[in-house]
Amino acid sequence: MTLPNDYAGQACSLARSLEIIGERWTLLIVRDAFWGVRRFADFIDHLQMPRAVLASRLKTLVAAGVMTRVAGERHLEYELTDKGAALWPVVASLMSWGDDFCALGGPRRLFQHAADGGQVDRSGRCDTCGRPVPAADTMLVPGPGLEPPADDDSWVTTALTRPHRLLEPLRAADAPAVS
Amino acid sequence: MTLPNDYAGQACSLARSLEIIGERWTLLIVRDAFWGVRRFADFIDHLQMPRAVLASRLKTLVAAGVMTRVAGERHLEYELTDKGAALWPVVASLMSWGDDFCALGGPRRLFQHAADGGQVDRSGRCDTCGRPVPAADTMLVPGPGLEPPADDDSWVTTALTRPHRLLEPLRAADAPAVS
DNA sequence: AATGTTGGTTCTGTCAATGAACTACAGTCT
DNA sequence: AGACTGTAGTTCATTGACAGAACCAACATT
Repeated sequence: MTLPNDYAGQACSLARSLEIIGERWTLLIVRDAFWGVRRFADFIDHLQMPRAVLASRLKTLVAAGVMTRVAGERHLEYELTDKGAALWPVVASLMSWGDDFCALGGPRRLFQHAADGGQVDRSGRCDTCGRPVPAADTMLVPGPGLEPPADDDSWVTTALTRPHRLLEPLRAADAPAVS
Repeated sequence: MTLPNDYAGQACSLARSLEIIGERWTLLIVRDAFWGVRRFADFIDHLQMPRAVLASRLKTLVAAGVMTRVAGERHLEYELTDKGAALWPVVASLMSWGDDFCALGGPRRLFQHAADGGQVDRSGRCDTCGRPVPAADTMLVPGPGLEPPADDDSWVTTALTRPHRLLEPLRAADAPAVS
């Protein structure tokens, strides 16, 4: 969304949710945060969005309690709060819809239950143990539609061609060496 | 979202989904369509959005195959396609998040499984029969947070204070008479 | 013929997004 | 000390979407 990011007169929970995460770029930032991206510069590298907009969106997300700004060892980090992590079903259902109706080569990402390796189905449950799988117990693994990384991809893109646990910080060392 | 409604360079299914339904107002239009709103004028009445924007969004949604434009008896109707109805988990999970983190008086809407009257839980399953409940089998019922209709509410708002099956056309006759 | 309903389009002012350039500050190298 | 690099932004001009009101065309009713 854009411009006035409020929906005056809409008392619906959906409208209130959209006032927080409905602006352009916001949900992609949240997705990247699930993927393990935490630093300002890495969001910029991976999303290729204007820096001013990222700064503005991070402020909004922090003010809304979706993310927090924490000092890392040698740099700033943004991470999801519990409120932010609770957005996982939203992100997952949107990706699932996109996979079902907009993907050409099959899903680019698949989700597995870290505990038993079962596939996470459309409703967020593990097909092995049958239980709902929270984001923190989910492994992100490459799917059939994921193209191999190109030379000009960011290190984040490259690192994400390997299995990775959601919400765990991604590190540059996770990226396979360029051959 | 806004401005360029594409996310160049983002191949992710989430980004492609957002290119279709991520623009401002779009998801509220889709929500209203689940509620049973079908006519141009009724979307305007209920959403209080600019007519030009509604016209533009409906065009985008029809072009994307999310809604179709059909001739009703004496007027045009817009209704969700199967692709559009598949967005139900997205709408439901966003409302659920809003209810959990942004609602003050509890949820304004609750969902029941039409077949057995069971409550639909956070992951979209009926707590009585345990099965996932598609939108078409869902009854929308007023929740504790729903305020009584005011005199200046649209008839749609008033009609939605009564239980209603999702995707079924709302009719003006569904609105309780003003006392 | 005049009026109302439906489903839009057109117009103008405002304000957000884009993309490039610039800044502030810390730490490191020479 | 001074130069260089990395990090996390801010500032600025341009572009273009949104808001809100007015206008319009087709059709039905009075």
